[in-house]
Amino acid sequence: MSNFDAFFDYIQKLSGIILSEDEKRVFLAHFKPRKLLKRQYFLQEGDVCKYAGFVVKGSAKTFRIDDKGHEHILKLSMEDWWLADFESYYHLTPTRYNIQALEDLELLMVTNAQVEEFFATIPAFIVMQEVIKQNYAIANQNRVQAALSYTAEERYDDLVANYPHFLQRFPLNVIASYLGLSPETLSRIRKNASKS
Amino acid sequence: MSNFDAFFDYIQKLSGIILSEDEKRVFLAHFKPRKLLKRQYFLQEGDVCKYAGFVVKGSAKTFRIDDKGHEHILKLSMEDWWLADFESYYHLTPTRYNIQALEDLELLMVTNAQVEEFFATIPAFIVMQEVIKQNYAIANQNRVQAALSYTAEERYDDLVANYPHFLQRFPLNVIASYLGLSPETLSRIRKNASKS
DNA sequence: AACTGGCCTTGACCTGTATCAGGAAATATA
DNA sequence: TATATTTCCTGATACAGGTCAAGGCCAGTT
Repeated sequence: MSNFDAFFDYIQKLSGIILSEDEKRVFLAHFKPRKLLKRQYFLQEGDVCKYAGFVVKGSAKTFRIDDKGHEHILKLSMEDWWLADFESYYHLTPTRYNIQALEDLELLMVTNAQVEEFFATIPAFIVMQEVIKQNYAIANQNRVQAALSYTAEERYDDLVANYPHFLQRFPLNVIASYLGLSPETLSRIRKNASKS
Repeated sequence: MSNFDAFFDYIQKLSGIILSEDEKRVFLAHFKPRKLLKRQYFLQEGDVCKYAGFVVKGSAKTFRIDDKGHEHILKLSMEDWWLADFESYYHLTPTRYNIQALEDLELLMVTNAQVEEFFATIPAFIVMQEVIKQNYAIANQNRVQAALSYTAEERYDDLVANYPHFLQRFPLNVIASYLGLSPETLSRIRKNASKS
C-alpha cells in the first residue's frame, strides 16, 4: 500500500492534479506490484517490452552489448522513474536493450493496453504521460548534444553538476559506461579533477 | 493556401483523425506563414524560442558553437518537421542553440500560448503532439545510444540505412557535423566504404 | 573567360581515449 | 577467519579520429 502512495505523489506532482479516491482505486486494481532481486533482468534483448514498471524502490541499468561483448549503459533508473524501453513498449517491437536490477527493486507494472483501457480517462495520468514524454525528449536531446560535442571530461563535469546523486549511488564502472567511457579513463579524469 | 494543405495532411496522417472545415479555419487564423532565405537565422543562442515553425518547404540546421568556435549540428530539419528548440519553447528559457536555414524556408509559425489557447480542444492536434513527443523521445534515445557506443563508421552506416535522403540533400560537411565527425574523417570513411 | 569562394579529398602528424596488464583495497561469501 | 570477488587505480602501449596544410573541382559572379 505504501508502494502506491509514492506513485500517487509522483502522478500528482508531475501533473499538478489531485487524484480522487475513485481514481486511486483504478490504479490499485490494475498496477501490479513486483519485486526483483539485484542482478535479475526486467527485460532482455529480443523480448518485447510488454510492461512499463514504475520504480518505487531500487535502481536498474538499461544497456546494450556490442559485437565485442562490451556493455554500454544507455539509462540509469531509480525511484520515481520508469523501467521500460519505450520504443518496444509503444510499438510492441523486439527490444535491442537489456534492463537489469543494480539494487533490489520494487516496481508497479502495467501494460500499454491497460493504460489505454483504464487510464485514458484520468486527467492526471494523461498530463503525467505528456510531461514524461516531453521531459524525456528534452533530456535525450541534451544528451545527444553532450555525447557528440563534449569531451570525456566535459561530460563528467556535466554529470557532477546535474546528477551528483548518481555518483553516490552507482559504482564508477557503471558511471563510466553511462558516460560512454572506459573505467580507466574515468578514473584518470577524476584524478585530474581532484587536483585542480 | 497550399502551404496549409501540406500541414493538414501531416496532422491527419500523424493523428489518424480527419480535420473538419471549422478546425481548419482555426489553424488558418492562428498559424502565421513566414519565409526565410538561405543562411537566415530562425533562432539564435540566448534567445527564447517563442515560435515553433512547421516546415512546409526547405531545410535548416540546429547547432551549437563550442568554446573553440566549432559548430556541432544537433538536428537537421526539412519538410514535415518542426523548427524549434523544444526545451526553450516549452519552458520559455533562453536556448543554447542556433537554427539557421540551409535552403530557403517556408514555415507556419505558432507560439505555445496559442497552441494552449486555440488548439487544446482539437483532437487531431492533441494526438499529433503526443505522437511527435513520443517519436522524438525514441529517436533521441536511439541517437544517444549510437553516439555513445558506435564507432564513426557504424554511425555513418546507420545514417545511410535509416536516412539516405540526408545524403542527397545536405553537403557532406553538414552530414559530418551531424554525425559528430570532422569532414576529413567522413571523407575517409566514405572512401573505405566504397571499396568494400 | 577569368575569378572567387565553397566543397571535398588526401597526406602527415598529433592527441584523447581505449586496451592490456598488474595490483591494492574494499566487500561479499564460505 | 580465510577466501573469493568486485571495485578502483596506475603504467605502458595502441589506435581512432582530430588537426593542419595543400590542392583540385565545381558553381556562381563579374
